[in-house]
Amino acid sequence: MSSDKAGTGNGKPSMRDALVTAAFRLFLERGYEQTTVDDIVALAGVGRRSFFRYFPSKEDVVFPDHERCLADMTAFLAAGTGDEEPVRRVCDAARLVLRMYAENPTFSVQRYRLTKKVPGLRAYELSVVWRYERALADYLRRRFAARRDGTLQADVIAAAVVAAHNNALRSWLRSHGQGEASAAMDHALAYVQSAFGDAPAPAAQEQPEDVVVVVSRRGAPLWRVVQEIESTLGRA
Amino acid sequence: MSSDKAGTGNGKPSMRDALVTAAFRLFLERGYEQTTVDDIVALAGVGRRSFFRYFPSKEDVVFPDHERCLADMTAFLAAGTGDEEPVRRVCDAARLVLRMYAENPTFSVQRYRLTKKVPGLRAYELSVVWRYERALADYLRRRFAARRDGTLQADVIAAAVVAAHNNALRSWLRSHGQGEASAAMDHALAYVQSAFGDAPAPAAQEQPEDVVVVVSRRGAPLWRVVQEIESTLGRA
DNA sequence: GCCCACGACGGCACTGAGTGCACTCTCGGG
DNA sequence: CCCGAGAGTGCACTCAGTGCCGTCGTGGGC
Repeated sequence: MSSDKAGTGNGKPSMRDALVTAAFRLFLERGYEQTTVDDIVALAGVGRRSFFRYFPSKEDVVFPDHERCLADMTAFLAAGTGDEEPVRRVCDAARLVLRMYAENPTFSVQRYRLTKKVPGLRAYELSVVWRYERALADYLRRRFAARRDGTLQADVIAAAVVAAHNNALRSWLRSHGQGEASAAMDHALAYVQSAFGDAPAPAAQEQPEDVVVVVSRRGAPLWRVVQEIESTLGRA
Repeated sequence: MSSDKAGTGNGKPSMRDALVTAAFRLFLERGYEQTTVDDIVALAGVGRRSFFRYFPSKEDVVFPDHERCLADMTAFLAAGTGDEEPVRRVCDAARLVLRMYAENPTFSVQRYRLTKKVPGLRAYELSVVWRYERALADYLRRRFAARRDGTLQADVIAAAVVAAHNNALRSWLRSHGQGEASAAMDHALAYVQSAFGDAPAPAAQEQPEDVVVVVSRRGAPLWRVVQEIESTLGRA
């Protein structure tokens, strides 16, 4: 437990963290809905009004660092030079979220159990995830401005990236945060990249002869091809 | 205005519809957050307690028919014989939602304006849409049970279908519900079908020989392989 | 050293959503 | 004529969230 993250970047022990700690202790031992804001502030030893100074709602205390993570993501997307491969870029942006979860595995797992059980928290998490998806989609819309169905492709790809990310993240959270999450994440995001295949080419200085491909029928779906490749390469 | 839909299927003038009508009149003329439940029940001429008999929350009155539509969708998905093409099936299921919106264009447009302006309603709509997405994903998970990354593919495809659907639906709603919505919907869903192309055209059960892959060097990075495949297939 | 402004914190009272309970009214059946 | 059930209502209560104001500590200007 304990988020060890200074709320605004300075080095205060910060009452904000005390509220998060108190809240999670109560949420875990008696449930989210059975815990009132008065209980939290009583345990933290602060005034009730101060709670709402730091968290606009009771739900927000469950996601204390998503606001900063969303800012990081938008900054990351805005920092690009503009000639990166767009799909790869949003996949890398999604990895930022995984990294935030991986920084505090036990905290992330506890929160996962909470959101899984409480419908109100699930609904709130959706609105959080939706903002990430919008950030990705807005970036792709800018990059795809010249394409024919640019906004459609942007929305669909952003949704696919988020879904793949969530799939890998949840399976990692279900396994109590054990093991390396990034491997499954790479696998999941590779599926999306292959489906919407914007040539995943970075700064490549490898010779083209290292790969020889023969495809017998051009009508085959791309995911089938990738599946075949992966089994040929001996991957899971 | 007026939802003309009998709440439970029988022919009552039903107090439920009166509440929806009264609520939307007030929402449109003075805003959602400026309207209290007491205002609604006063206009409808019923007791306050009766409102919560029909709608578990104030937000629910904005989406009076989604519960039934979700039931229709799950029934549609369960009604299949099991040999339909899965991606096409979920696309058809998504079209059911569009049909519900198209049945009451003016009502749908009014609701769209509301949800666009009020953050609380946007968040609630997300949880509604999420349930559709889960229904589609669960169906695909069953159909993809034998595949290697079945649940991953199911989640990603479901998200992509919902995103494409929402993209087409929103552009139709933005244009005041004019024109034929199904054409844009077909176009959007065709994009998803082509990306995850489970046989876009016929009901062909693919033989494994449709893909033959030869890789000359096993150390090659996956993106190089995909790049080669794409150029071989003649894609962008 | 003194004072004042400012910002963080706390207390209080209020609105409004949502709930549990008990009551009435109506209707259909024995 | 009575009775039981279900729909609707009124009432009182909890709790999230807000506006307002008072308090306290701190730091800077004089």
